Amino acid sequence: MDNPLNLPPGSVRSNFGSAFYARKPGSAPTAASLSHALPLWPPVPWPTLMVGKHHMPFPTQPAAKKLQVRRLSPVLSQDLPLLEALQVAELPPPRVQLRPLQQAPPVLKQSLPKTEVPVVLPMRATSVDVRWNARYPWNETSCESTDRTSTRKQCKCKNSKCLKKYCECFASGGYCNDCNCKNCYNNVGHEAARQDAIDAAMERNPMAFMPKIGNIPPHAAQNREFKVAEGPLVGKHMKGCHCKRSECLKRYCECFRSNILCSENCKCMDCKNYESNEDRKAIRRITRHQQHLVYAHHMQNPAAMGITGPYAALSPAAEKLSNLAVASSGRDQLISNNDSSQVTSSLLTPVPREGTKSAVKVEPHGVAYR
DNA sequence: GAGTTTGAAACT
DNA sequence: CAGTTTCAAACTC
Repeated sequence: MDNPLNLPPGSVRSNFGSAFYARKPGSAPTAASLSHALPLWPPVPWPTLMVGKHHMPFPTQPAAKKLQVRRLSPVLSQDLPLLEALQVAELPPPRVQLRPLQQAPPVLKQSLPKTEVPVVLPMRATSVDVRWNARYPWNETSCESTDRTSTRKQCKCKNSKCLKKYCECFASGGYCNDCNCKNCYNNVGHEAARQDAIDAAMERNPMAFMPKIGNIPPHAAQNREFKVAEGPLVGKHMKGCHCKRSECLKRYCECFRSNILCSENCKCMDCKNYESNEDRKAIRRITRHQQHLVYAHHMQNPAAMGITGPYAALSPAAEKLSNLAVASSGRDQLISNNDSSQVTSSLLTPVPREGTKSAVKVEPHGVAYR
């Protein structure tokens, strides 16, 4: 844990990117040579550099312990200052062994809270690393589940053969395993078809298998434009959501689902998923309250703990609540834990279908980005 | 459990 | 790039 950024050369786990280029005779040598020359090639979309809309001063020193990103490339070193990354709470030790993607060591999944704020590690942009899946809730959806306490889901795909990003297993870089899908090709037995699908997805979008959630750049906390993301909800959706009807307060919204605020990347309408919004606070409040209820219930049913996970003994209703709580859990400490009484029924009812809401785009982040 | 709603992904 | 269709998860009843 001393230097999690000092990854060994073999640490890049398989690896849609390599396969992608490997199957393109023309590009493979280029990719290889570039990879050799530029350990960071293709350039990782470092969130610091992607905030094109808002020019910000260069980083000032965060108070927290910092990690230095070593200059590995003489080319990069000419152009970039020594970069600093946010502190990593609990990164696993560097890997020294390649494994199939779906066989992530259970310890990775167990030791990393789903809402942990990730550090953007230097890596090949086209590789899919299980570490992303372990640290990014959005990517942690593979059906593969060696960890019985995992909240991972089993997909139910019917028409996509689990070979498109509609399938969460495929989208997360994992294989289907014990899913409820039909006509599934996302398994070892259909490796060729799977690889073709990966190629196709990456052809459409080279970033297709990169994590959707990036962290706020280190200097962001110094900038008023990012004040909205202060506190527990750190990180932002790299592409941004495009919600129209959910007000970004339901799990349809990728940002809400990942327990992050909508950002300037989003193109959502009537967004309420910003820091100061009362509805968002209320929802977070109730979900935390539910979390406590679930915990209390859980403590009364300890026998269930070791069987199929922490919520195994819950009633369907409680389980539903627990899912909500899990989805909205994390470190939203700004919200009171003991007051769910203010939640209005309107928060739990669907968004009106037509005409009741303005179609005007509302800045999701209040005044912060103006 | 069936039906509806939603928004990402895919397609045109 | 915009509009449309497809898809599967989220949600409601």
